[in-house]
Amino acid sequence: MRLILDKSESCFAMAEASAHPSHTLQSGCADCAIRRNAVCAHCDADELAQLEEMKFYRSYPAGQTIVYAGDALPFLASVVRGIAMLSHTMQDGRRQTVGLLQAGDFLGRPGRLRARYDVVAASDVILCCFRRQPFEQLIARTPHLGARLLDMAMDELDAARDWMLVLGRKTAREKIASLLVILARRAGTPHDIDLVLTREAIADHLGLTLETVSRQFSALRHDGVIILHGARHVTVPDRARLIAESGDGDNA
Amino acid sequence: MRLILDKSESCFAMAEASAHPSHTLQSGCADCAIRRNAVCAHCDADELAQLEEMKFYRSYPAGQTIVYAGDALPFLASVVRGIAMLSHTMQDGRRQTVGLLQAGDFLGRPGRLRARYDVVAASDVILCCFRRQPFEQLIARTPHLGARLLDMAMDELDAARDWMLVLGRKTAREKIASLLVILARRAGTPHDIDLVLTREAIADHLGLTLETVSRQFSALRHDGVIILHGARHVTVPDRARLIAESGDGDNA
DNA sequence: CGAATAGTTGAACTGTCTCAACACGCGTGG
DNA sequence: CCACGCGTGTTGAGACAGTTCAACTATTCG
Repeated sequence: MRLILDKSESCFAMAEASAHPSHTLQSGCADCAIRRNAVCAHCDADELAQLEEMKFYRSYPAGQTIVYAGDALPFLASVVRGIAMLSHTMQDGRRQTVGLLQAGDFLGRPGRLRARYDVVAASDVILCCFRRQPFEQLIARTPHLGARLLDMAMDELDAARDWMLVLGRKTAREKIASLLVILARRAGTPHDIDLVLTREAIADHLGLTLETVSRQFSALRHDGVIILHGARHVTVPDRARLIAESGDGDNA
Repeated sequence: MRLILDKSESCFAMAEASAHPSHTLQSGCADCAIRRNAVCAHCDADELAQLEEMKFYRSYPAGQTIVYAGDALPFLASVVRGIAMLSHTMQDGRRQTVGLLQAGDFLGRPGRLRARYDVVAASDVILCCFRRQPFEQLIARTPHLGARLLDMAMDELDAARDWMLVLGRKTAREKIASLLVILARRAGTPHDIDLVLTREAIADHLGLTLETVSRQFSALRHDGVIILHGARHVTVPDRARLIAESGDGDNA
């Protein structure tokens, strides 16, 4: 099992990262960039004030494990910036990433204290964390917060089920194309994708080996479906072509 | 694409099945066998009375499609008996089953009128259906119902993510063993499994071909991990052995 | 500049798929 | 009753997508 090493500045404790709130983020919930996608999207001023009371920021450098499966996750959180990966690891080291959390996505499950999956920062990650107890109490007395969580959970469920088709039935080339389509959609930049993920992380998400991932990137580049600038920046000349390569002809 | 034929008695309309409530089920919510697992688990007598008002039963013979992806699903429902499969189908016919709904499981998403997946009755299925509008209104004014739905959705999400490991990283043999472990757990009979699913349905759920499924059943039988009585009834002499074969050493 | 991490490419190997033949169980109709 | 057809399941042989092992290149960072 590989050792995960910090690659950036100060902190190098394993699960407890630096707790200093990130510079630009001091401003508060009212003008938070991710709010429209996050749990707190529909909260009114009063509710936001309550959230301010119970929240704190944490940041994790790329590569760091935020929490290991089975360990206590002492907070619930929204991803403010970066990508966090949820993954299963089998005893023999086989690993499957089961979710990519991006800006606005919710981490943790109310009522469950321990993490069910490893959570790893794929890039530098900033979390907006809520202390468990007050947050769960707020949910209990604020029905629309529960409704928002339900909606987000069901979106995640749909995404997970869509991904099952990718894992179970698509070829390596289709898998890569599918991932690119999804990342482009989430990023909102249809023709320019900043991968962030390493070849290995992509492989773990797609149920492939990193060598196969690399070969398929080369093949897609060779066929003119994508243009690579370095290993992690992709340009998509023809979005429809990429979608066709992903196997689902109708994927707005 | 294969034609799906009714194999049982009266009804043979495609999506609109017989609407006569099933004989034994007339009795009402109070002594409903699946209630402790269903959405309505924590409802009080008054709420159950409201549910009675908006509910009706439907039954579907094995093999029948309950609703096609993209079509309107005019109700939300609990599975009362049987197994319903949620599945994706690609244009070229590749299919992936993304969920097995069993007794107590919830079908449909509040607020979404159209089915996102094909829903097919794997066995004879009985649904307890709720009319959309009144049910969604009940959720809106009954917070604990929403909480129950959230809890069920998150359980489904965990199950879907667990299944992603099966699809992405496990061998054919491990996949079969994993399915048997899960079915045994759900059925509550650790040593006796009634498969219900055909080899093809199993293949679609595991991301394999039906031939590979058949071969792996034969291999597991040959190695003494399972005993087959006919094609769809399995005896498990040693539960721990089966779990070991499934790849996850610790799977209570 | 040198070491370490990340990515690419090649060649042989292998698990699963594909195509094909055959066996079994069951209901229908001669 | 048996013959037949049909859906379902099993088994075999060859093909192939993706893995494995290995060498090499590119990039980043001290």
